[in-house]
Amino acid sequence: MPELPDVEGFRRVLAGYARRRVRGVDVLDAGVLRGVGADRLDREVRGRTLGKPWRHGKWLGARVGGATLVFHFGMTGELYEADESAERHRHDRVVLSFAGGELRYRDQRKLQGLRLVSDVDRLLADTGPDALHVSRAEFVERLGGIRRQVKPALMDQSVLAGLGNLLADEVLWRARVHPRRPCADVDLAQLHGRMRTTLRQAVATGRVPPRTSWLTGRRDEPSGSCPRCGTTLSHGRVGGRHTVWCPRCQP
DNA sequence: GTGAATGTTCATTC
DNA sequence: GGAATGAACATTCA
Repeated sequence: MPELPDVEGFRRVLAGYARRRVRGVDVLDAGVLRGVGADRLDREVRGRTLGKPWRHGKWLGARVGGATLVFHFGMTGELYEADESAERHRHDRVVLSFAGGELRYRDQRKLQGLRLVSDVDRLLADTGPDALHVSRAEFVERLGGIRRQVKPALMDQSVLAGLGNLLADEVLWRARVHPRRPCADVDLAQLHGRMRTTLRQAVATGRVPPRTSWLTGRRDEPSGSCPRCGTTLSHGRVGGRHTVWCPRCQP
């Protein structure tokens, strides 16, 4: 699930708890903790107030005391709000409780997890600009300078932070660009515009809408058709990832 | 049993 | 050094 729009949705959930005191830290599965143990996490977070959360690409963080609590959601993570009386889910891994509610970090596959870092800049040192906020000029400069296929470049978090597999396909479909085309052969200014539009719409929904007017809504159909021209969509592997495109719209 | 899955990182090879 | 590929991580599902 989590790409930039999803994480933006999680940021809003977390923002609902900004400036509130963490009453308890419940680590149900320490397997999601990165670089911090359950004991230190509890010691440094419990009793402290959560700062205003920020999002950069697929990273989400909030200041707690002298450190920053950082979430990454991998392929299956989510952050949701629940009443403490509501039954916990099998994949809830860490729970932060507050007066009158709790935040649950749920993640089936545990590919990523929670960190408590003192230096956010160091954590994000190799991460590119956020895809939602990057200027056209910087976008063109960063992608124009590499000799790669456009889809893997868009998904490379050190080039641009926030796009995942589904969004990359969606953006390229809207821009009518074949995912294997080299960056050098792409109208990057136009691609930037399509990316912005796609992201703004998805962020407004809190995720990529599974509507059939989006490529994303058709990608799982065995022989889905292009929402624009009706041509049967092509499936293949680009940059090691399952990729869907319209052979007619995206030459 | 097998393969693949919305992500990241590391190793390997060209 | 850049770029592409494959494996690994852990778990579930078709």
